[in-house]
Amino acid sequence: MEEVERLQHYFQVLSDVNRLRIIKFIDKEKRSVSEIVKNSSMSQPLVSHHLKVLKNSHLVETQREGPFVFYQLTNPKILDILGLFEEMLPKENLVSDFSPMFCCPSWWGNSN
Amino acid sequence: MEEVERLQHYFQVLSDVNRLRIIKFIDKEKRSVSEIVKNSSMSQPLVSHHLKVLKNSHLVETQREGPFVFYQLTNPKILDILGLFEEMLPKENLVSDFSPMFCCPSWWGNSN
DNA sequence: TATTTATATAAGTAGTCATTTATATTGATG
DNA sequence: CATCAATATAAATGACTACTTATATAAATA
Repeated sequence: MEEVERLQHYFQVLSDVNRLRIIKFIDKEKRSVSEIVKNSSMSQPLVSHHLKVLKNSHLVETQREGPFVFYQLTNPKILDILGLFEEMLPKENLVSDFSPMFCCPSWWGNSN
Repeated sequence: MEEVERLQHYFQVLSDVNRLRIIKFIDKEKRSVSEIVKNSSMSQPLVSHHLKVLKNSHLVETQREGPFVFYQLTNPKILDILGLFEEMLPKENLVSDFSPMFCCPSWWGNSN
């Protein structure tokens, strides 16, 4: 697998608010699935799904204790990376996602 | 817009090999669309599409010179961020994208 | 002004992924 | 062993987006 594809993969894994929230909630702790569910507005199966995605990418690891499964960050440095991103990425208003919001035709005088 | 949503947005923008390759090709230079097309295996409209996504997120900015439009990185620090990511992210084999590859049922003895 | 080159936009399509709903598995305990 | 609580999986669906093909715009030049 090419380096740029690995990058792409991880960006994709991280490009989901729910997964980001889970990562930030787990933080440096060990959190059971039910804790994560309670903390979030997601259904339990949805949380499990996202945890699986994170685990498949080795961003979290698990530890069973009786009926509970605890998740923790494989490498808490991921939190620093997120922090870096928040700092360094442009803070200008985003043109509505991928499809820009309606605007007049270009000959009206905007800069496109 | 919540901070975590901004994060998500940028991760999504970066979660595409073609866009990553464009960013890395532009590097610290000014590159015309046609240069980028030649350097890649993409069609011209596809390149334009990706450039628009990058521009909408203020990751690149443009400069017209006659018939040419030159794109450059708004902030070359993005290159450092990508470098950091490559270094810091886990290098274990990824379980095939989001859907894990076939494996035996769990009672066969694997660790799920 | 007609033509050519460089770039952007539009519409359509296929594939992917987040989410929901329903069900299965696993471990503990009565 | 039956039941309950915790978690995982499966199937179905809707939304989104990368990509293609076709066309439009914009600048330069004949």
